[in-house]
Amino acid sequence: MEFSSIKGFRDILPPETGLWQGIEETARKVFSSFGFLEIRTPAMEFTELFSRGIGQETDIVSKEMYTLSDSKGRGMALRPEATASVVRAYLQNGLHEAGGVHKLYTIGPMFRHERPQKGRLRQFHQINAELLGDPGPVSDAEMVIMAMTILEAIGIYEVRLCINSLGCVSCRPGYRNTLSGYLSGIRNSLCEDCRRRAELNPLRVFDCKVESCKEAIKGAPSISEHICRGCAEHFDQVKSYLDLAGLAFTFAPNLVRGLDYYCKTTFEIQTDRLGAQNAVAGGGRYDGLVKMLGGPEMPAIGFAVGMERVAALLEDTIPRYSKGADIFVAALGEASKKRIFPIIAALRKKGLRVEMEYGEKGLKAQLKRADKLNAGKVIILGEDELKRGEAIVRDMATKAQETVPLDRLVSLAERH
RNA sequence: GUGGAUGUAGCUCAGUUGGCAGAGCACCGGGUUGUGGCCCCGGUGGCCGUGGGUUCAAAUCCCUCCAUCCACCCCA
Repeated sequence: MEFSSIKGFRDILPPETGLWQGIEETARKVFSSFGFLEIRTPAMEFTELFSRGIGQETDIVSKEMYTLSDSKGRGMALRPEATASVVRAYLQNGLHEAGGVHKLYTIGPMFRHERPQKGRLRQFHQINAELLGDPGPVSDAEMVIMAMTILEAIGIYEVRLCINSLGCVSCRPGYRNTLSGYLSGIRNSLCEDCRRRAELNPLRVFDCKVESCKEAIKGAPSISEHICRGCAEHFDQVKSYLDLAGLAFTFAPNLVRGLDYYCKTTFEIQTDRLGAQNAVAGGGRYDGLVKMLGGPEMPAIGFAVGMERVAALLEDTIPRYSKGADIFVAALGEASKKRIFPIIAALRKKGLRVEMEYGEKGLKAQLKRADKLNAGKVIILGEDELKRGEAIVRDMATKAQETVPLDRLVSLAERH
């Protein structure tokens, strides 16, 4: 084979595309019920937008972006996530000037240059929601509830909702220092990765999978005991609204998300069925981001659902057979084919799914195909029928056949 | 970037101590000259991932590269 797709980029074929259409359609309905409207932003932005928004030291920015330069030497990058783009569009189009709360969603491909594995592609797709202009905590709960509602509506139930609070600008730096101090004290019992984490983003040490590290950090100061009164109250409120919605959740003090801009509420929806990639959806509050990208002080919160991961959880629900044609046209011979061709067009105008044999095949072969296509009715037009100006209409389920004048076929046709 | 596994028909996979390339499904045709599903019979379809090496002989043994998958890292 001369050409193949790029590593980590894949084709989505029928019937899987049917599943994807269903996922998108369902998500749009849920968004609509929460009053979220769609925004579509470009797949490429100036690199600076991401490096400033997501964080220079994050893996996403430091080693996973697809970058190139334009003819003037400006760095551009395929978007590795949606939030920075949405915030940029929000500011550029003056939505913040209009005031009020903006509730936006977007669905589309993201790009990260990572080594592919189960549930992880280089081009992957996210369903993304952003709520800008409200400080919470009710909006925090709304977002979590909406994410769970989408998954449930799609048909995914075996998931775990984990939530945490990372604190805000006034309390997180203090905690970070406290934690750093603790970690340097136990540095010798930490794995190599964690020593690196201790420098870059000490909070990440909490979700290390190495047993010795888990043991070593048991005595570490916890976030929940160090967040400020405001953050603690905010978090309590979020939890109480989740309770009111009847949502079961797990408080996960180790849940530390990788993007720099998160603060206060963070959450992740996890499954055990996707190998090492257990996050189906994740998100959190990012009150500082709008300002960081040149806008006003503006609270916001968002989340993303991984479409490949959702699709993977649903792959055994992919229908094996299409819904079926309404009518299959079996015309025998060229004269019959020409006589029936305009009639086929008229039947389709009525909204019917009409299929036909393109080549020259015997009746047996054509009926076989009609069967494969799960056709409801077959219109049979042979030379004898053609001479009489009639066609045979066969009901595939009952095998009943009737003779119908050709000029009445369209008016008699109905959806089966 | 690091580690492990796997590459044979459109798909899922067999292939023995190295000895003619296989099955099931799918597709096409026949059994029925113009009537589907089930059944029966037949057929199409392969650079055995790539390039080298060993050998009388390689899908099989050795090496190279490539691809895919899984895991680490990180994330949706």
